[in-house]
Amino acid sequence: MKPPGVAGAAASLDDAHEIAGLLFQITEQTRHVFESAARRFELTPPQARALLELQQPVSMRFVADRLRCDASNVTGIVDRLEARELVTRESDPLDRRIKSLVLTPEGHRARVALEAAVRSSPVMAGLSPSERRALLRLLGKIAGRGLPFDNSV
Amino acid sequence: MKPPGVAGAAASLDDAHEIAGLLFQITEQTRHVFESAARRFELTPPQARALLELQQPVSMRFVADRLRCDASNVTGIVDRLEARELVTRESDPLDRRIKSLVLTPEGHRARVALEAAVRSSPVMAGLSPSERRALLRLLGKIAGRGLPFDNSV
DNA sequence: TATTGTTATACTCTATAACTATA
DNA sequence: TATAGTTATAGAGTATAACAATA
Repeated sequence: MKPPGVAGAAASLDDAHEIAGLLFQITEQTRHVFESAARRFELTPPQARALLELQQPVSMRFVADRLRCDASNVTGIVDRLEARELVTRESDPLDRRIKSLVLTPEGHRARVALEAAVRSSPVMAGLSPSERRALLRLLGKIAGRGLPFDNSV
Repeated sequence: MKPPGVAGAAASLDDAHEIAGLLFQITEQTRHVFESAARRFELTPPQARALLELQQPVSMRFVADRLRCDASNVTGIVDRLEARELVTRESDPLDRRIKSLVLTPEGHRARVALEAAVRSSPVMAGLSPSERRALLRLLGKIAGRGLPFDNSV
């Protein structure tokens, strides 16, 4: 009933595969950290992700794109954030189809605290300063560019 | 928890902050890759995560612990995997409370293919071989140890 | 008494389709 | 016609509580 070593059989894989496995593992850790942080603010993960997008006022459509979900889902998610008075819907005077999502003062405080909690994940504790700089440089090379993937479907 | 050196402490903390942000960003990418891979096998993410745990026969309880969810949820998730004939529930002769989850031949094929798809994430394309080895070493240091977090609640 | 797994319940997330009001 | 947002619907994930069978 006990699983084998995590990285035990990885020696036969090439570096790219092994890195992918480690990233997946770290992703699981980070996901758990995020869910825990959201729960401390009594938010579900999608609600927390939406809140983090509201540094400036944005449209429902924008949030749906960022959360990679159908626009109809955002209606319910924002309904709940609005019921908790973290967010308000305001009409856009330039295009009356658009509803601009604006943080309340309480929503702003929650967003800042949530972001701090997410970013303070201690996943990289145990690295020396020079190792951190090296990691920073390497992560910077693989982050921030669009996924070379078919995102349709 | 306190960083050792005094001189480079501030820069090191900034690095930690920035690394946390990059890891979060890469996590989003990896999560999307995983969801896409699961969808290609017509699995939901929890179903795919459960399937990946079944390299050897394990109990419902084990899967619940790995998925970090209540045991009652696993009933439904395994119900659907069983309905698709990817998994069977078998009684454990040593402890008749336990149901051992065993992959069918089709389930085994799906698990292997899913794992290959997950591990072939091209997130690290663009790194040189020496950069990959460096990244591999650094990720290895931060992965694979339990989270220094309070997982309760 | 404690543990394994199930059922019942309620809430949330998700996609699809159909709808409105704007553009 | 196309876009922003909503509603209705259905399937799936999730936690809690209560329960039966077993240890």
